[in-house]
Amino acid sequence: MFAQLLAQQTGYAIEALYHHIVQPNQVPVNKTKKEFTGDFTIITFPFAKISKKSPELTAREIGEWLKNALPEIESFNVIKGYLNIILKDDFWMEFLDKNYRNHSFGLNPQKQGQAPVLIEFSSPNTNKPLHLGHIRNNLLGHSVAEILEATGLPVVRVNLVNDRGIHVCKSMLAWKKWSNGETPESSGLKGDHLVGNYYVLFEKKYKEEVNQLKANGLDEETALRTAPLMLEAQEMLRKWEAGDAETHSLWEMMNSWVYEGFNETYKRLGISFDKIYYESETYSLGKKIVEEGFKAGVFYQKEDGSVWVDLTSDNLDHKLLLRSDGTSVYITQDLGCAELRYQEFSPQKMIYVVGNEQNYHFEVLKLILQRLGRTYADKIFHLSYGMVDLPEGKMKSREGTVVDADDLIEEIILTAREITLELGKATDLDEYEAHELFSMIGLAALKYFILKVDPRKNILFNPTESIDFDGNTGPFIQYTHARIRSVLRKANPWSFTPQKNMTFYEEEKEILKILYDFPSVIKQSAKELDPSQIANFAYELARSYNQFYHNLSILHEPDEQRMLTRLAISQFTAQVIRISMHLLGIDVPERM
RNA sequence: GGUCCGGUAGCUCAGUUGGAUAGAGCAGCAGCCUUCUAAGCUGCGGGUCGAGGGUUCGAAUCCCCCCCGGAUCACCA
Repeated sequence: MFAQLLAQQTGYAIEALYHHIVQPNQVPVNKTKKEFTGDFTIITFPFAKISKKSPELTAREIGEWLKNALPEIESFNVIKGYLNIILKDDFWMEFLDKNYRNHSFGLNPQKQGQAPVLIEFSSPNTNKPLHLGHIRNNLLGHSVAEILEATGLPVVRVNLVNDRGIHVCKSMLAWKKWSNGETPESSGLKGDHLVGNYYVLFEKKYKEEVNQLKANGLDEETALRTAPLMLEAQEMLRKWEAGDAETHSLWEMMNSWVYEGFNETYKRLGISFDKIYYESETYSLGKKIVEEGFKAGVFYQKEDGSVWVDLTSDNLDHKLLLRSDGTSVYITQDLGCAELRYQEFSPQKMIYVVGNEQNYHFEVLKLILQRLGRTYADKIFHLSYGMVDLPEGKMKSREGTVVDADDLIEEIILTAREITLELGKATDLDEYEAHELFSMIGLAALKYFILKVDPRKNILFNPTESIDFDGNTGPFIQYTHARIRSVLRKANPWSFTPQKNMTFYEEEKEILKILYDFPSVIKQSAKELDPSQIANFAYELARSYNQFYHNLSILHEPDEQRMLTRLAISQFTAQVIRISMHLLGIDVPERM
């Protein structure tokens, strides 16, 4: 990249001019701000001390030196200590020529012989359908995986399904008691929604019992613990862990309903996995690890039989690893799962895409694995993302304020349909094509809305204001792509040859400068596991293209060479929009 | 209370390792379709970057302290 070259050469300049060694990473090189003339800006304030001259004079001397050293430099100007470098248009012309047909600009081929990066995301529970929080998780995981792959890393996408545990027993118990044998077929309900209904029913009946017990004079804590429904659910979990046949067949049947439902949602979101782990297959390995740690004296047992780890020396608390009745808890199976994946894939890194409400859990997980002497403990990275909040605050499944994933997807596609038809578009499409388009646009609105925000930050989702289709949105970027494709369709067969000494218009050069940045944007967002940087890039690019499109004509440009140059810029832009949106898991249409 | 994360325009968000006069979108107002797609483009208004101190040529960015919001500290997951 030219910025690196500039930094390095500036180092040489300072050495030659002032006899002082400066490392390239000590030289601040930025893109020149729009208000000023130039392509790159070198900040020379830090070197004024070395040169013992004013910042202006230092900048001018370095500028002269660079201009002689680098033939790409056309000229430079100095304002205060800022040295603005202007490159020759031939430099940009060559960049355009080299890349405008490249279908994988910015993408690196997979490097051979590298250990994979394993990324876990989605991780649903089988007691209720997916909601908006899961959507964020799925989109983030998918996009980060794509971005890492774009840098040439082999990636393994895994899903860890929480298919067992007390919460699953709750919906099973409620179904057993009150369903009269209801199935997805008999009710016409999506399987995950049907099971979710029984989970909600359990909570409702349980609450009634607790209230009754409290009315009879029990305190809240005792009531919660001793309500018959809770005791029954716990008994069911014990039976399950003991391998009881009847419990297992009910469990398998209900889970199969849920999986069918989940798969449908994943498909609509365009998400897939290389490997699915089930907690039911990892928890016993977890138990073994706990046993191992107990024997090694890393864990201890209380009188009631429960097993704990003392983390107070690391400023944390005591943490339960096995209940007194011997059943396992969340972290037990996570220990087993980490072990299993490490054995299976020997990854260089294990990324867990999990909400920030579980920061403590992952801190504990890593610590425990370290104490057990597992070297892979340090390969674990918790990609901790913020919550999706509603205007009233956090989504609460028990209070029914959860935004359901399937409902939301359906609504956003309906909105896309309304807007598209209102604009008088898609009239020549058949029913299938039209639906594909509405779906593509609606999902883009939803996905972009979520991914454009820094993963660490909470997102505020206001259902009544819903999601925009104008401005900094997915559909705007899609629209820009469709616009370009339309121009390219109308152009006669063309071929572009780079022109020497052509002067670019500002609008043309601006796009080229943005495109030039794309490879480093991918690199940066991969480093920080942050898709929002790609999203912001795509928006900047689309915005600049629209200005270009508005101010200059392409097909009506009388100068043929200039027209061809603009076609090349257009094709290049469409290509990079497509690639960057793909990294976000968003498709772009040929027309809209 | 301990730990962690956040606070930038009315709202939603950008702001690379400290760099020029802190930027977009939405909402509001005013313009631009006989010309390549108006889901677009242009203009206007809108800011004590939570408060205060420090570090230095320079701080939204780094350090300290306080205020506010959130998460978490379960025999839930």
